[in-house]
Parts: sequence; C-alpha cells; structure tokens
Amino acid sequence: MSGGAKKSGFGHVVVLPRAFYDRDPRLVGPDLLGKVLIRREGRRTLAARIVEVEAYLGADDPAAHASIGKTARNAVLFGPPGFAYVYFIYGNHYCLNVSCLPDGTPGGILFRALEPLAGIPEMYKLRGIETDSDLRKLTSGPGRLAAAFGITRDRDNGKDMTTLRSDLYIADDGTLPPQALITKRIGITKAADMPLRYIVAGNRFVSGR
DNA sequence: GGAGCGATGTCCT
DNA sequence: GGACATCGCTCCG
Repeated sequence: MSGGAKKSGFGHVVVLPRAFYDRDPRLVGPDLLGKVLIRREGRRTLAARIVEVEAYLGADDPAAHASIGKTARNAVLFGPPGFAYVYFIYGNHYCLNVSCLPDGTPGGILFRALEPLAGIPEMYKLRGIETDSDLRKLTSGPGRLAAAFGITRDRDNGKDMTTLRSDLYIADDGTLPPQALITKRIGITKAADMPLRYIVAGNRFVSGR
C-alpha cells in the first residue's frame, strides 16, 4: 500500500473469519481461490495465492477421509470450521486442509497449488531444492506446497487458521475474485468423477495438465 | 513430455 | 497387511 514499505509486501489484509468456513465445502472451495495463505516463519513471512483446491465432503463422498467416520486421524474434519487438518501420505508428504461446516459435521478443503508471493527464498530452502529451479514446481501440488510452508502434522494439525495469533492463516488482500473453473479431482480412485476441484482459469501454477 | 514405478510412514481392518 | 487426497526419477518415444 502507500507509505513505508512493509517487509512482507502486504498492507491491508483481512483474515478470513470462522464464518467463511462454516459452509458447504463446495461453496468454500471456489471462494478460497485468490485468497492468500500466510505463514509466519520466525521473523519472516511466507505468502502465496491460492490457485487450486479440492472439496472433500462427508459420508456421501467415498474419497474423503471423513467418509469412514470419525477416527483419531481425521478428527479435525469433524470439529469446528477453520482449523488445519494435516495428514501424512505415501510415506513422504504432508497435505494441508482446512475444516469446513459446523462442529459435528465433517468436511474440508485440500490445498493443491499456490502462486508464491513473498518469502520465496525461504520456500526453496524448506523444499530443499535449488533456488534457481523452476518456480512452478515450488508450490504446485499438495505435497510441494506443504513442504514450502514448512507444514507438518506435529506442528500444524488442529491449528486455528482464522486468527492473526496463529502462525498459519488465510487472508483476503483485496484482490478481485478470479474466474474459477471446476473439474474432477486428481489422484484419487474412489468417487473420481465428482466435480469438486476448483482452479483459477489460466493460472500457470495450477498442477496437472 | 508422458507413462511407469519405487520410496516410505501411518492408519485402519 | 493393504491402501494411500504424492513426488521425482527413470526410460522410451
């Protein structure tokens, strides 16, 4: 904004409130496109624009972790909205979700791709890849973006993402909502035809084709 | 540039 | 014991 430059590069940002997530994931998903995921990493700020997400529902969605009922692992999905659900997959990768719908009703949004905005050198460091390697591969894919933001289950699962007191939250920086496209979800075998993937039209950081 | 596949930890049956 | 909301490396065209 105007005046003195801020280290983060962001001026007026508004953290998305809990009510934003207290809705069906099929409404929350497209509304998250264009919003900004922010991590306070020590004195540094990591920020990236959300360009690809997927909705995961409850009992009616066989691909959703919540479809098997509440367990120790997926409990966050059954809790109140606006909390981070982080799980470990394929022995190598973490994936970040945010819970939706009121306490007792499961649902969430998986973050699949981001467009880096600030703290890019730190993201490369966290990914453990060369600083001059392809920027598109930095945060394009759920495992990649989690690594770039230093997200782990121990550190972040169950964290409130609706407050500045948290070191991981989502904000609106005033960018106009982008045009959204809806497609089938990626990388699943069950319920693979449900149109629950939301992407920013034409954005080069979107994963897949 | 695309298909094939191994690595690897955790959870649930 | 098998499945898994992935990634990056091969090998082939």
